[in-house]
Amino acid sequence: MGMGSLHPTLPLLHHSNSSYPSLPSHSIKPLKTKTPEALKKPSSIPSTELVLLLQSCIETKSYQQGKSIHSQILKLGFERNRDLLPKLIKLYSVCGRISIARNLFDRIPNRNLNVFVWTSLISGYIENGLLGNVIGIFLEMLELGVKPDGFTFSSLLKACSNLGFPPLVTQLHSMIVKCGCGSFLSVENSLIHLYGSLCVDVESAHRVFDRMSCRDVVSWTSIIRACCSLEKYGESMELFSRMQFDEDIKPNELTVVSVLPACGFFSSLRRGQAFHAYIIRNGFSMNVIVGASLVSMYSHCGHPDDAFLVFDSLKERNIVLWTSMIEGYSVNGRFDSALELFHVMQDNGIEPNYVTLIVILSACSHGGLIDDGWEIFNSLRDKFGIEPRAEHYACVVDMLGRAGQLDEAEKFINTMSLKPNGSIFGSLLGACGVYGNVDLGERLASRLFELEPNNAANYVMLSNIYAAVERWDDVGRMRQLMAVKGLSKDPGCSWIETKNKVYVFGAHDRSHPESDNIYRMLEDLSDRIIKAGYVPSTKFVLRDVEDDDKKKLLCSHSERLAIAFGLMKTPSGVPIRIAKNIRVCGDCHDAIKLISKVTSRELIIRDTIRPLLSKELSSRDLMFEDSSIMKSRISTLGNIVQHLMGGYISIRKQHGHP
DNA sequence: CTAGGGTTAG
Repeated sequence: MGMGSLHPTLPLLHHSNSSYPSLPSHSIKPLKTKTPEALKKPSSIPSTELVLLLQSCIETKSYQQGKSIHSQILKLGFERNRDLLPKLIKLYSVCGRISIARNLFDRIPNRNLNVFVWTSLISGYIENGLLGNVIGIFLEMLELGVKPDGFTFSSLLKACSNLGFPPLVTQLHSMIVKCGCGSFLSVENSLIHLYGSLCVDVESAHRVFDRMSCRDVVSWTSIIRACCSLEKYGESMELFSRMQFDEDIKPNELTVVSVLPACGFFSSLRRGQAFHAYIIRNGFSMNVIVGASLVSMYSHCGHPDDAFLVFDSLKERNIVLWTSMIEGYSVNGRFDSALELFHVMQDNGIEPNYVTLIVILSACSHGGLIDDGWEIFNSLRDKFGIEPRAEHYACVVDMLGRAGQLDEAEKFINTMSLKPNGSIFGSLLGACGVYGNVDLGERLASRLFELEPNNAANYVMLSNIYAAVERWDDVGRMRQLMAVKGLSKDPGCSWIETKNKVYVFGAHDRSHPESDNIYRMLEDLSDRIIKAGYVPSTKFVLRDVEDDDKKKLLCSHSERLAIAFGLMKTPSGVPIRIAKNIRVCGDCHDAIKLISKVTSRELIIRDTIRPLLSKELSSRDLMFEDSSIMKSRISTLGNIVQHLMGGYISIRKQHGHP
């Protein structure tokens, strides 16, 4: 009974000579892999080493070696062995020979008794990208009365994420519960992941997470990711610390990558740097994935040069990394650098993907590089082989809108080959506000109200257009319409990070203990910028109040409170960095430029349209397990005057120096 | 036989 015919490069067998299934266990030489279960089932013991051999073939995807082991198995008469069969199925699957795997499976007698082989087959089909067969096999299995176990559901859920069909997740979930597999760790982890990423349903993800009796680092990473992808950044920060304080689980590389977008969103350089340090201290590999998330974090914190240092230090650069860096330049107002890098990337033999093209078109749009934008858009198909998507069209519409070419933009929408979606109309509606085009605005809005009847932003934008031309009756009508529909817009707020704390201000916020000083500072600034030529542009007030009151309202937009606070709390010469959840209004834009001038301070305002919910801004201390780096706190959001729509006017997105 | 990763217009 030799193993001589096996491939010579295979590890030498720790060979048990007792290949007779019926031999009593005491006559069998001890095996490294022996377990109490194995002793109870003597018939499985001689095959144990074959299982190990097969496993090594599976790991190295060695088809020829695997095949010779298979023939040994046949010679030894083990072809019905319950441990070997699934491994053989797996072997042929990973080697891309799914039909052999299927054949093997079909010849299994009584396969309805063995859920293991069914799961192997299912994961084999998934491995080979044959997702269409998976559900069919699963149904066949159920019909035969085979009861799926946790492993089966793990595999099926993996297929879900590739199939991209959200209802399947809910259906499987109920079946999982019925089958009693609801407490299987990898099933729960998959459900969190799928509810978060595929179903965009953070509540369901949380429900699964909260009910778990035992969570591991994957569970925490999954829920942190779910929160980030659904823009609940404050929550993901909080979860990150809870993971360590409540359950003493150490974050790994993927956990850190998952929480970095939150640092970027809060524009919290300190946190981002702390995570960067954590990555280095723990010796996590600096690969393209970690690199791209760091590049993105530094860029969103307003530090494109640090982003470039990370980018530059990486030897391997894939399309995502290049795209992150291009976007990094773009959001920081370095449009020429973005365009340059876009070309350098291609010179390096990397072809842009559709995301890269969204990013570069957006750069052209924000940078007013209309000729470049058109050139790129017109060569999407021929030069880059990219079928234009709605996002690409939206960038062009945005580009024309920002440049004031509203009629061209409308013409473009009417002639595009894709059915325009809400964001395409929405982008142009914003531009109508900037350029005071009520007619086009109304036309676009009416189509938008049909498409997205519950999107508050659309009502707000139309209302802003009316306000800009002082049609207060219409403004009131819009507000009423929103009230009837029960819609409200997220309140605007700005925040500044100093001395390890994040201070958040709402518009006209007086909740800060030093509020009086802040408002005194604002008055002083007002006087100084008026002397420097500032004329308040009251059309951004968007409410029908007396002119004097309008000026006051403008002065206390949240970003100005944050700037005043920053001027009070930081030494002169230190740049002040503010982030805002919604866009900076045109008047504040003018004022901020002058504040920068009269105070000789560099002011860096990062605005965004991403929504930020006020309740997210309460977070406990964020500390690392060695707690050497930081103790920071996000303070709670102060009172916000909800009905003021300050800051929702669409202006050119300002990054970098205002 | 099992789970989690980076870039995305308004």
